[in-house]
Amino acid sequence: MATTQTTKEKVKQTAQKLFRERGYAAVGMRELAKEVGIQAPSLYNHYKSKDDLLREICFDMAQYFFVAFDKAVTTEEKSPRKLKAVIKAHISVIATNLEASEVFFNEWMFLEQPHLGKFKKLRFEYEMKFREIIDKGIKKGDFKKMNSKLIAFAIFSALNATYELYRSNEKLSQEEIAEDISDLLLKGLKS
Amino acid sequence: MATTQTTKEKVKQTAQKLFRERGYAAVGMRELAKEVGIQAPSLYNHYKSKDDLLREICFDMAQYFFVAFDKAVTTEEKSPRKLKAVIKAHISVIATNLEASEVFFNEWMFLEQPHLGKFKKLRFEYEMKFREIIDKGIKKGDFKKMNSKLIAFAIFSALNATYELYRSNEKLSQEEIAEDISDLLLKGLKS
DNA sequence: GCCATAAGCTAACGGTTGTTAGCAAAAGAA
DNA sequence: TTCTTTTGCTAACAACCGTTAGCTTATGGC
Repeated sequence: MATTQTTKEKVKQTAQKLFRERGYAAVGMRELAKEVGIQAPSLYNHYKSKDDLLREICFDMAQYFFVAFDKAVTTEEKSPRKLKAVIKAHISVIATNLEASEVFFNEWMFLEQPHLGKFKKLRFEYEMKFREIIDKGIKKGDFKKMNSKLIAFAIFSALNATYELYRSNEKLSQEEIAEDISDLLLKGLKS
Repeated sequence: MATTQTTKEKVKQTAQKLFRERGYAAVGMRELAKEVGIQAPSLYNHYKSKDDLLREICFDMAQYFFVAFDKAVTTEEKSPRKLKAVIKAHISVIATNLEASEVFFNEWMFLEQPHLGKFKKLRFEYEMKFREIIDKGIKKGDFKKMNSKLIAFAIFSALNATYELYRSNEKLSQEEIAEDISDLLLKGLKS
């Protein structure tokens, strides 16, 4: 990076890395501090608490997802293309925030109240935005008549695990992943 | 339950419940013991360590998946039906071991060596069994020519998240879930 | 130069962690 | 019965937890 990094940024980035690698509960403040290159109490000059750190990571990610979705949803009209657009947007957010994404997906449960409740609400709203596209597509006849909750859920599962793909040996481009997964979901595996 | 439960069984079951609810690292031995109704040191009459408990939960589940797969894979011949059969088997294992499944999927990373390595190897082997069915299906022309690694991965993601469905409000039967998900994956969403 | 703020440090707090030692009671086998 | 094994208990250890207090040093604005 050409841009120099503030200590606060370094703390956040290091926390993302460690929380992802070993889980929020298993990472201590002293360990985090050591990785950053400062002493543990100095962390509190930048974040109020360990939970505060997790909160920032998770809610920043939530915002990225919402912004990307809203931007994508307006670009297309027909249901299949619209769905493909938001799938691409979703995958793109994951790809550009790989470590934070994993924290977002796997460690949010360690958020304390009231942030935990707020987070769940946001997540539900986001899922409903996806589901709405599917429901409208079914109503318009663009999609088969299926249990939309179940389908939306399956799509989500596939998308939210894409971060694992980026970590695998084979180098797959973001385009390739988005293209193949939306193809699979729209047209199916059968020839 | 009509069958009386040994203390060891109760420890395991309670551990599954707590590990799932709050994560392996966040659950203490004293808390686990309290839930079981004994003192913390008494746990060590049944399990050598906290890791030992996690190990048993994870490796038992691994075995269930392997057994169910091998049983299912022989029942069908044609690729799409074979894939559907193993999908059903996989979902069935999850459905009958709901809490242990979540621990299996989300907490395995806390296994210590050498069990962690062994676990990863088992998981990879299992994924390859799935992928093999897909590859053969592609070769025989039953499936579209697609990036099989990516596809196998997407299928897995959808399957492995089904435990969330059972926890949702709407009551969905195992049959319904297996049927709809394999339909989606085989035929796609598009009408 | 002066002052305020930011950002680091050491020492230490009360509490919790997984685990062991050592002992007692219960259960089962002979 | 007597012996062994199992299963429980209390007490405790060393290590670690997130966090605070209080102090020093560097930084940036005026």
